[in-house]
Amino acid sequence: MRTESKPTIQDVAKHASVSIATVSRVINNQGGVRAETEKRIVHAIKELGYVRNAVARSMKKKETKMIGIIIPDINNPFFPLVVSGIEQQARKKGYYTMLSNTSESPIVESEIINILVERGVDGVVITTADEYGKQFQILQEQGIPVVALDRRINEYNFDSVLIDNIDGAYQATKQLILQGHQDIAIICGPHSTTPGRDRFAGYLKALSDYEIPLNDQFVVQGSFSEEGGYSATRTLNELEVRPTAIFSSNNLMSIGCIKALQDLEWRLGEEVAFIGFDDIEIATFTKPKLSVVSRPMNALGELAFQLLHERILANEVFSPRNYLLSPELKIRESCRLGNIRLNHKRS
Amino acid sequence: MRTESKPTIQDVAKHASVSIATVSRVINNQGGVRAETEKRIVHAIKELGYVRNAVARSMKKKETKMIGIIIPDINNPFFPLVVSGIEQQARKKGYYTMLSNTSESPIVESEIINILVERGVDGVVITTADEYGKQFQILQEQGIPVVALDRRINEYNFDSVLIDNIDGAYQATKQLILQGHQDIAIICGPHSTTPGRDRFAGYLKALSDYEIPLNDQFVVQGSFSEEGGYSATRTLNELEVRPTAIFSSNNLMSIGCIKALQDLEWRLGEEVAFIGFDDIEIATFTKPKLSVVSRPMNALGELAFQLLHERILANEVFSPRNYLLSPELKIRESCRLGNIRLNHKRS
DNA sequence: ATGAAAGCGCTAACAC
DNA sequence: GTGTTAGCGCTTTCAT
Repeated sequence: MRTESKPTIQDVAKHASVSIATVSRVINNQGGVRAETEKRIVHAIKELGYVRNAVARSMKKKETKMIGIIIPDINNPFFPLVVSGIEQQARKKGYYTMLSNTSESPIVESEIINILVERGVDGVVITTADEYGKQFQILQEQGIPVVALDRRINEYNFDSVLIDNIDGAYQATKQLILQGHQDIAIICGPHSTTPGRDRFAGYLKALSDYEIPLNDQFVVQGSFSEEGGYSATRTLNELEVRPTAIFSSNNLMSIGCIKALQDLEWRLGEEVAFIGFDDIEIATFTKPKLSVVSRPMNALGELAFQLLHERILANEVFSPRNYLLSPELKIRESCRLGNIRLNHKRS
Repeated sequence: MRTESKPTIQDVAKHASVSIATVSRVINNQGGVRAETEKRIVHAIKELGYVRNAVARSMKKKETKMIGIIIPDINNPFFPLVVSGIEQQARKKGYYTMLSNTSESPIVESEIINILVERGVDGVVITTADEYGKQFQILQEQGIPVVALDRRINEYNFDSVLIDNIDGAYQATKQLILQGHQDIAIICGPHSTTPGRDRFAGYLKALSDYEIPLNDQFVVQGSFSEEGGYSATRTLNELEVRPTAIFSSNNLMSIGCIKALQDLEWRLGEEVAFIGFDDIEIATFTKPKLSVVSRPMNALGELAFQLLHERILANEVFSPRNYLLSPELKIRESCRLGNIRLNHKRS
C-alpha cells in the first residue's frame, strides 16, 4: 500500500538543514529554539507531511499515555455510561483510553490483558469477567496500576471502586416489605460474581430484619441477561403460590422479567410489584413505571480514573484504596401497593 | 512505582546463556531452535516474568496489528452493536481493536485520529462526527486504510458501508400512507448529516410517489437526541391540525418522541400512529408496540472489518468499494390504522 | 542451530 | 541555540 515510507525526524532535519535534536525540540515544544529556525522546521514538517511516531517515542520514554479499559459487555448500557466517565477524566489529564470488550469471556479477557501489557499501557481499569482468575498476575508483576471497577478482584491488592450492592438490594427489598409484601421473590444473578452474591445477601438481610421467613421457591437463578430474567420469571409464575413482588438483580434481567410478565399476562402493578437493580430506559415506558435501584455510573468512572491516575504518578507503592459507592432507590410506581392482592397467608 | 525495570530479551538471553536472536526465535515461534535450547529459554522467560515489548516490536516491524474504531456516541446502543460485529471479525484475524468515542465532537475526533496515526494503527473504521472535515487528510497522506461506517466521508475515496437511509425512510412513510394516513409528520435529524438528509429525502419521495402534498408544518427538526425528539413532538402537538402519524428519524429521537406523547397525553395508536428509524429496546414495551426500521448492525460491523482487512493486506491501491445495506421494516403495532381518526381534509 | 550486529525513530544528556 | 551521540528493545540478515 504505502509506497514511499513515511517521513521521519531525520527527513525533516535534512529538509530544514538542522539536526534532529532541534527538530525534536520543536515537536515537543521545549523552547530554546530561535524563532526563525522553528519556522523553517515547522514548514518542513508541513511540507513533508511528517507525523511524530508515537511508537518510537514510547519506546524511548517508557510511557504511553494510554490507559486500557476492559469491560465485560459493551451492549449492557451500564458500561458505556461508566466508560464515558472514565474517558472524560482521562482526556482532561492527557491520557488516551483504549476500550476493550470481553463479552464476559475470561479467555478473551486474559488475551486482552496480555496485549495491553505488551503494548505498555500506563494503567488499566477493569470490570473483570473472572474475579478469581490468574490473568491479573502479569499486571501485578509488571507493576502496572489497576483499578477494579464494579466487580471485585480477589487475591490482588488493587484499588477498587464498587457499588454497595448489599445495601442497594436491602433498600429495595425493604421498600417492598414496607408496602406490605411478604411474598417477595428475587431473581438472582450468578453466585460466582460479587454483585450476584451481594444482592442476594441484601435481600436476605432485609427479610431477616423484618422477620419474614425465606421461601426457597422465591429464590430463582439466572445469568445476567435478558434470557436469564425471562426464564426466571416463568419459573416464578408456575408456582402454586406466586410471589406478590419481584426484585430483579440486574438491568438486563429486569427487561427479561418485564417481557415475561407481559407474555404471561401476569399484570405488573396489579398482581405483582417490582423493583429492579439498575435504572433502565424502559422503566418510564411501562405502566406502571418501574422503581429501580440506580447506580452512579458517571461517578464510578470518574473516581476509577482518578485513583488510577494517582497511582500512575506515584513513585512508591501504597496500600489499596477501596471505595464503596451507594446506589439510590428511585421509587416510581411499580413497587406501590396499588391494588395488588397480597397473599395473606401469615397476616 | 516500578522499582527494578522490566526484563528484556537481553536478560532472558543472558539467563539462558544464548543470544538474543535465539530468544527472539522462540518468542515468535519461528522454529529452527534445538528443543533443549528452547526449553532453557522458555524456563528463563517464566522465571524472569518476561513479557515481549510490543512497542519495540512494532517499531521494528512497522505494523501494529491494531485497528482503531471511532464512534460518535457510545451511549447510543446502535454503536455497541456495530462494534461487536467489528471486534468479532478482527479478533478472528488476529487484530486488536481500539475503540474511541468522540461524543459527536469534531475536535475530539480530530485528536483521536492523530493519536491513532501516531500510534501507527494498521487501519481505522470510523463513523465520523464531521463528514466534511479535514481531519482525514492525515490518514490519506499516511496511506492508512479507512472504512467509513454508517456516515459518508466526503471528498475522500475511502471504502464505505452505509445503510440505505432513503429506502428505509421511504418504506416507513409508504407504510403509513398505505394505512390511510395523509398527515404524516417527520422528525428530522440535522441536515448536516447524511442520515439526516437521506431520511428526509426518503420521506419526501414517498409523499411524492403517492401524490401527497408536503406540509411544511409537519417537518420538524432536531438533533439526534432524546431532547431533539421530545421538543419536536411538542411542536407538532401545538399545531392547529395535528398530524395523524409521525415518522421519527433516529432511535434516540424516538424515545424522546414517545416520552413527549405520554407527557402530552397524545395517545399513541389512538390519536397518532408512529414509525421510528432504528429498533429500540422500548419498542416492545409500549402499547401499542412500536413499528420500526431496523438496521443490520452486526452485518455492518463485520463487513466494515472485512473491507478494511482486505485493504491492509493489499499492496496496491484500488478503487473504493461502497456498500449500501438495506434496512428492514419491522411492522408491529404502532403504524396500524387502529381506531385513529384521520384528518379527512382532502379525502 | 546459533550468534553478531545493524538498524527502526525517537529523546535527552552532553558538548559546543 | 544547536549538534552529536548513545541507547530504548526488538527483528532480521548474514555469518559461522
